[in-house]
Order: sequence, then structure tokens, then C-alpha cells
Amino acid sequence: MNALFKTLNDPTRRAILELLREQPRTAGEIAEHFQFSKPTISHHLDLLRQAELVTSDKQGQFVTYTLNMTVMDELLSWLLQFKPSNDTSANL
Amino acid sequence: MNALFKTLNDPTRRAILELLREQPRTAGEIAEHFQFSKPTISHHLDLLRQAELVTSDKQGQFVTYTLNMTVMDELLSWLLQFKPSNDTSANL
DNA sequence: TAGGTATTTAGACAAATATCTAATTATTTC
DNA sequence: GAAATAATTAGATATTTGTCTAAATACCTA
Repeated sequence: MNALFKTLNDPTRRAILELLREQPRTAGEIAEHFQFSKPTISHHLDLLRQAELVTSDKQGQFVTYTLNMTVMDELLSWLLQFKPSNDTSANL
Repeated sequence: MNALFKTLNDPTRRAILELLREQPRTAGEIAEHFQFSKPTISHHLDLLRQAELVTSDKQGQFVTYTLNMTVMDELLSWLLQFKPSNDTSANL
């Protein structure tokens, strides 16, 4: 929970997740979308991977990053505990 | 969104929210649940109030804090954008 | 009004974090 | 094998943040 919030607490990392929502992309493609240096983006990708919000797959020189939403269900559960009057078994 | 994540990115503040989930409490009551000094808790409460995650009401010398979940719906919406296959109109 | 209680404000400080440049590793291609 | 490309690692630095103690403010009560 702590690690998840910590990882999501950065606008660049959240923007990366939103990018990957569309489709998997290589580190370079992701970096192109931002003004930060490649090492900076690489670092953000590393943190996202550590938090298991993305997975990475190396093919030759390219590393493709893919969104992994399973961990976010944790966050969803945490959120829903504050909405006790609702059906928490709703199709999420 | 940024402010919301920033505010939630602290285990003490999240624990305060969980405390207030049960019932409103005064600053002193909240502080009793933690090992931190009262000024530290007061500061956390201030940040929670700024993020509109809680409201405060002063009655005499006591300041009572109450959970305000309306802002969290923003977070919920953000989360659900990553779950496109689901019914986002579910009863939340 | 004096003393006590509840809470916040002010100011300092250590730890965490986001960023950068330079260097390194790994891979492809000529 | 040398050069080029993709990506990461290493190390430095400025900013942000969570915490503390001390002081201030506000309120209550005798």
C-alpha cells in the first residue's frame, strides 16, 4: 500500500501509466513523450516496475513496458472501504 | 489530482482517514492514536484539510475533524480509467 | 484575571526524492 | 571488431517533506 501510493505520487509516473493504457511501448518511445532526460524516465520506469505497475520485456536492445493493473485493485479496495454504503462486490 | 496523491502519500495521514471513517474526532483524540507529537499530527490534519479530505469544526477549545470523501471520487475516476472493460457507471 | 487545557504556528533539521550529466552495458550492423 | 543505437547505472545536487521542540493563540473555569 505504502509503496503503491509512493509510486503513484508523481505526475510523470502517472502520465506514463496513462500512456501505457493505450498500448505497450519501449523505454525510448515513452521518453519521447516527456521533456525529461532518458535516465530520468528510465528511473521512473524502474520504480513503476518495482511497484509492479508495469512489466518489462527485453527484445534485443529494446525494452518494452506493459501496464499491469492487478496491483491497482489493492488501491481500489482501500478506496472502497470509505464507501461502506455501497456494494463493494460491484463489477470492478 | 496531484495534491490528492501527495496528501495520501503518507501512512499517518491514511491512518487518520481510517480513524475518521468510524466517527469524527477532535485533534487531541486523533493525536492519542499515534506516537508522534501533537504539532506533527496537527500538521497532517492541516494537509488533509487543505486537500479537502477532512473538514474541521471548532467548538470552544476543541477542533473536531470529519471525513469528507467527496474528493476521493476523483481518485476513483482516475483509477477506473484503467479498467475500460468494466461498467464505470457501477454504483460507487 | 490567573491558570490550565487544546490546538496551532514558527523555525530547524534530517531523510527522501526527482532531476541532471557522464559513464557503462548490451545489442545490432557494417 | 568498430561504430551506432537503446537503455541503464552511478554519482551529484536542489527541493520537498516529515518530524521535533519551543512558543503562541484561543478558550474555559475558578
